[in-house]
Amino acid sequence: MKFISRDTDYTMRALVFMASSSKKGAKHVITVDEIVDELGLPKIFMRRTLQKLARHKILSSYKGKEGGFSLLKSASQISLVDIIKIFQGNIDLTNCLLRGKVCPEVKKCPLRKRLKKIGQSLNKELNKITVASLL
Amino acid sequence: MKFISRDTDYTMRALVFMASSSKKGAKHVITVDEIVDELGLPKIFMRRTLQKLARHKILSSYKGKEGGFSLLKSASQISLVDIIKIFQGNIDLTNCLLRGKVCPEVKKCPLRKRLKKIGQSLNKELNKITVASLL
DNA sequence: CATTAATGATACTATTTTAGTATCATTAAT
DNA sequence: ATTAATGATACTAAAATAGTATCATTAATG
Ligand code: FES
Ligand code: FES
Repeated sequence: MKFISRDTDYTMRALVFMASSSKKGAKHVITVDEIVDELGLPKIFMRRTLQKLARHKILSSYKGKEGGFSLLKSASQISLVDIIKIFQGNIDLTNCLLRGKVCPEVKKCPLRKRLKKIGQSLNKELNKITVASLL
Repeated sequence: MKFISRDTDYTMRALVFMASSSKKGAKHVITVDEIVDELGLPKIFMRRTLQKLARHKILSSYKGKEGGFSLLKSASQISLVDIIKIFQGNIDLTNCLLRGKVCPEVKKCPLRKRLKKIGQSLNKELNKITVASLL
C-alpha cells in the first residue's frame, strides 16, 4: 500500500537539499537545475512541484536571470504532513465503510469516531517529522 | 488521500452483513446474490473479492446448488487491517523518501525508524476494529 | 535595450492502478 | 440431467499518477 506519492517524495528530498545547502551558508536561492542535477530527478516534473510549493508559501520564487527558489518557511516549520497534504490531500480515514444500510446515523457512528481519532494521531506523528529533523 | 479501496470497503460491508445475519440465527451460508441484493453492490466484482477472502481463509465457500459463503473466522477475529492487507498490501510507511545521496546508511536512518513506529501503531489501532465491533 | 536565464501557467501524453465485466470450468443438490 | 452455486482467469473501462512540452512573463546584465 503506497502511502507517499512521487511528488511528496521528491519534494521532501528537494527541501532537505535546499535546507542543507542554505545551512552551509551558501546562497539560498537555488535553481531547479541545481536540484535535479544533484538529486537526479526529472526536471520538468520538479519544476511543477516546486511551483506548487511556492503557491503554498513554503518556498519563495524569483523569476528571471539569477532567479530560483528559496525556503520561505524555516526547515523546522515544514513537516512531512504539510507536503502530503499539498500533493495528496488530507489524511482522512473516515471516507468510509458501511454507507447506507448498515450505518444510517452517520453522526453517531462509532467506527467513524474511532477512525477519526486514529487519523488525528497519525497526523500528529507525521507532523513531527520536519525537514529540519532530517538534516 | 484515499486510504481504503473499493474492495476493502465493500468487503467490510459484506462481512458485517454476513456476521449480523448469522448472529440472528439464520442460516449462515449466504450467496453472493443475497449479499449484493441487500447491499446494492456490483455482483461480479463482489464474487471476485469474496473468492479471495475464501482463499485467505476468512470465509469458507461451498460450490454447487445451495452453496455460498460463510464466515470461517469469527467476527471478532476479523479486523479491518486484515482486509486492508489482503486487498491493498501491508500498511508500510517506510518506502521511503530521501533514497540515495541524502540517506546512504539505510539501516541507521532515523526517519525510517520513526515512520516504522508510526506505521506499527497505526496497524495496532486498525487491528482493533473488528467486524464484531461493527455489529 | 537585446539577450539570456530563470519561473508561471497550462495543456498534453503515457503509464499504472483501480474498478468492473465476461466467460467457461467445476461442483453439489435435487 | 438440470440447475444453481463458486473457482479461475482473462478482458475492458475509468481514474489516478507520473512525466513532458510549450509559451508567457520576468529580471539581470553587458
Ligand atoms: S461506518 Fe460509515 S458512517 Fe458509520
Ligand atoms: S530516509 Fe529513506 S532510508 Fe533513510
